[in-house]
Amino acid sequence: MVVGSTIISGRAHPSPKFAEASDATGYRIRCLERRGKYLLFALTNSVDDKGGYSERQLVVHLGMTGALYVNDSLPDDPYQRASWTLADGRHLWFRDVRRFGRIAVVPANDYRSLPTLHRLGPEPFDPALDAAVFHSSLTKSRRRIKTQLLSQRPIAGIGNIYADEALWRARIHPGTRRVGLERADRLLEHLREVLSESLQHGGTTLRDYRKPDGDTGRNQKRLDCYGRGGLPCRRCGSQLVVQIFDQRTTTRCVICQRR
DNA sequence: CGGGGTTCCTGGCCGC
DNA sequence: TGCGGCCAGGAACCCC
Repeated sequence: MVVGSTIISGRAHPSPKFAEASDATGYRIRCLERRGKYLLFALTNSVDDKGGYSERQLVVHLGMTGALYVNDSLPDDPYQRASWTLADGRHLWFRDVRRFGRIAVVPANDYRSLPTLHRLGPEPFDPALDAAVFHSSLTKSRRRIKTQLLSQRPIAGIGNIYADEALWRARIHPGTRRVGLERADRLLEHLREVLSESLQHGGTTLRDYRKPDGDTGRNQKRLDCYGRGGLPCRRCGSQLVVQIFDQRTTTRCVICQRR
């Protein structure tokens, strides 16, 4: 647990994706929360003796292969992209083989430098998110339904796997550009189902993802659609096809998910 | 501003 | 066995 600790120094890989990590130096970690795929460390810093202080946020996106660790001594690891030394001597560090992750230090709640976080949609289990809200959000754009899901705007946290799974369950063609209220309702329901089932099974490990205890998830064995291109649809038996939509690999059933 | 396309990065896998 | 080539994936970024 690093909440309450003060960062006394920071080092980062020179890539602009990580270089801001050292801007957290001198700040105390006040709390840690998650929004969508972003980890947000609230930071405070006493700047004068009259009680003045400044607030920032350390934002970490793990990307595909990223992970955070806390250790008593800093390991020598070629994939270490950033590290922060804490006042109690421990080290928080970020390992990311493929460098798809991202680190930013921003003024508190000012996400203008991170457009996706800036315009991030509601959390999937937010009770205020109902079919009407979801539908009206989807209606604001004419992009393909799958592209909209991946944009993080209608709902926070949906990636390629869960988008394919939920669209398959809801029997919606990923290239659909307009959905009615009824289909939006169905999609929302299936998105929530797909996410909660995956969480129940420890998440989806394709290659790198690990739970905090180091174990892999088990949800990858339960996928119905993603990664099953060429195999028979579990519902109707016809072949699942792989197609690229907006540069993203997409698997769908030709029969169940017609336009 | 919205939408579409490009780019980053590297281990693993495929085929020769 | 070795090696070149290709692929995957999230979001910033660039351009119209």
